[in-house]
Amino acid sequence: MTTSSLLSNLNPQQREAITLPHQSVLVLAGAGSGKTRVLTTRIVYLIQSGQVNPHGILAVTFTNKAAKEMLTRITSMLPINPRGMWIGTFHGLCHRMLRTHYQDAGLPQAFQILDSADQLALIKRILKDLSADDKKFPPRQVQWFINNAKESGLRAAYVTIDDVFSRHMLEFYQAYEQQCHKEGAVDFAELLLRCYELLSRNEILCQHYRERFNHILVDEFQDTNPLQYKWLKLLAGTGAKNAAAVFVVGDDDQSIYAFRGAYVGNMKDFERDFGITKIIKLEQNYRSHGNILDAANALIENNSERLGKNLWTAEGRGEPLRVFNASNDFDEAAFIVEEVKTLHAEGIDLSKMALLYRSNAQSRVLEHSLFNAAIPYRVYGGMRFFDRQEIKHALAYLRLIANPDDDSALLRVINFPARGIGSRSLEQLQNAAKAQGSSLWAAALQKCGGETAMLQETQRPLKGIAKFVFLIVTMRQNWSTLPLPQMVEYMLTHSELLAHYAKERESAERLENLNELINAAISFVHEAENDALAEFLAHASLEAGEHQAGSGQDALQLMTVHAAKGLEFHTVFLSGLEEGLFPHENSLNESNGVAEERRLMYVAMTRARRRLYLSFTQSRMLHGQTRYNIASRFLDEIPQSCLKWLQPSPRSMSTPSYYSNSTEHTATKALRSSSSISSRSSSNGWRIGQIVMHAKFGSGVIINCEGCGSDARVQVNFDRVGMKWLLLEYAKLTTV
DNA sequence: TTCACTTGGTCTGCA
DNA sequence: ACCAAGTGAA
Repeated sequence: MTTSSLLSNLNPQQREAITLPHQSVLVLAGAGSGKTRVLTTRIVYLIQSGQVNPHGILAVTFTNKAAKEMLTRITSMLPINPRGMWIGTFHGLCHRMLRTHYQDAGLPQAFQILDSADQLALIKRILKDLSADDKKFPPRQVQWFINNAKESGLRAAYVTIDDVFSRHMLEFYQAYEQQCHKEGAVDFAELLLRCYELLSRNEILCQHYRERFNHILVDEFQDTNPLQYKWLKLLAGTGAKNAAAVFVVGDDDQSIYAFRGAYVGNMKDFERDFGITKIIKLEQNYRSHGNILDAANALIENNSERLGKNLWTAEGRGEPLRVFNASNDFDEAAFIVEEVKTLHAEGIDLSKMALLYRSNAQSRVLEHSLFNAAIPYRVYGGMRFFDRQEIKHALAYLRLIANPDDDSALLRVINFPARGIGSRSLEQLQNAAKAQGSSLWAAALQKCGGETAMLQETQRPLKGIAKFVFLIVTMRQNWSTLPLPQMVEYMLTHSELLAHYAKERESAERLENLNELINAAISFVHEAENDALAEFLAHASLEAGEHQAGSGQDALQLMTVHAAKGLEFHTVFLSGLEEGLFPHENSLNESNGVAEERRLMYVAMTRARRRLYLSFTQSRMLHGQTRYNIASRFLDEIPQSCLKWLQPSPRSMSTPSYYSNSTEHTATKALRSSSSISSRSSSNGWRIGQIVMHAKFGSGVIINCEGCGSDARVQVNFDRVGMKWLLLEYAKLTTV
């Protein structure tokens, strides 16, 4: 590809960003402004114009999906060996450095990566060990404290204590660090912190990488945390004469990861620390039609403290956004199914349609309806392949082969499948290990008279701990001779995991998954270069998402709004637009929580190219009970002129009617006026869920609101007389 | 002492 | 619905 064809069809701002000389720059790129294209084209341009060879490129993304996408695009434009470039996630790149320099980083060669579930389990064990009250110190909160400290670059020794509570937290942090060290375990934040410390301590190593990486490119910069930023700064060598050119692309309106430590302030810091003189704004949107864009722009206007950016499109207004008020979650799903069917019949591929939701729990009902309607679909995220319990068990065995001192792995499978080791035996084992300061494995081995004795063991069948120790010892022995896939198969058979799931009812899927693990190992071996097992385990922790069957088929895309970032679809269904769900109730207590939810909503809306559906329900099963919801405040923030209300039946609340008539919804049955929208919420002072008192009927709970002005009425479930619809003008309700 | 079964509390988002 | 703790039987 020639340079001129490379740069054709670009707008002036895009071209400027791509062809910028060796200097650091901040690119403010709105949704759908061709950000990924700019990033990849810049890399190709730099290589093609001879300014850098592939070795000198370091590109950081947030998801493996994005990294893969970038790599594919680059190799399609440029016939080069992609291995030379370092393209990956922060975690992936740090992991790569740590594996290469494990000794300098003070890690054992077989160090294992803890995902957040592993981390939480370890924290629970430690809290129990310290006999901490888990009511006073919820494990989740301890986990948050530790990760937060690490993501700010703070080791336990540097954490400041200002009260009794944080002194306890610090104590847990220290115990946790110690245990991780003993087990050779590294959590996600630790990957970054370790790597940062490695580079800042080791001048020679740091210089080596600085010499090498001439150009550093960062995608989704608004979602970096303080530690990642420090890491970038260190690697780039700001101020040094061989400093790298750092090209960061970000959009403050799409910052949706504050909950895991992301700090938007990095964008301002970047301007200051890297002496940025040039900010390039990409404001032309090539993705969405006008109505979608106007709606999203109007919504995000409600946030203050924005860097400021105005997205526009050269396309026409397109269709209005379609809003649907379902009576319940089944109704909502049925509506979506009908619309998907219609659109599919009109010739739109299922894979070009996405069904988005705020939280994973919502996918269940949706999946159920799609399944019954025989619509192929694919769920991203949620319960991922490597998160499933049977896979976790299998991986724990593999981890023990790689590193028997991994107490977490040992505890997971020492009695799974059950082999007669209960809490009593375990307690003894733990005491023995504690007394000699060794790992559980060492204690177990000692109890059985050492490795050699175990191998010569002829007394069968073995029971309890001896059986377990024998199993692991033989597996470790075989590992040196068997290739990875055979080893996985051997492990699955001899651990009796397969036998266990084979005899359990309704576990056909689990067996299938275990067999799929063998396939995963087979396809992985081709990629692994040296230590296949360690790399396979790292892959399982770091790239948990991408392994799923049926990816080739044309299927409707289901995912959370978070997972949808960076993607685009012809049609987007955004479901569950209800107060408490979106914005999520937990966000209301967080500082700037609603603003982040709004950005999330903004991300969701801007995924749509042509058609966007917004749906909400009056009632929904959640946490095993029916909840009555009011429409999301975000709906009120979108101009009515962009919306078209679809309505199946005006009073579906009192007579639940499952949406089934496929002709009815395509035509607008009832166009709701803007005044009736606010009547669903609290404009007249009454809220759903509120407890009220009536002169005649006594006390009750408001479960629905409707109408406005003199028509305004509420549905109340009274303690004594049950459900009543009341006109607010006459019923003199009082608060309790 | 272990294991299978029941029960009660919990549930955002993710590399 | 899913997981941890509790309970009774072998």
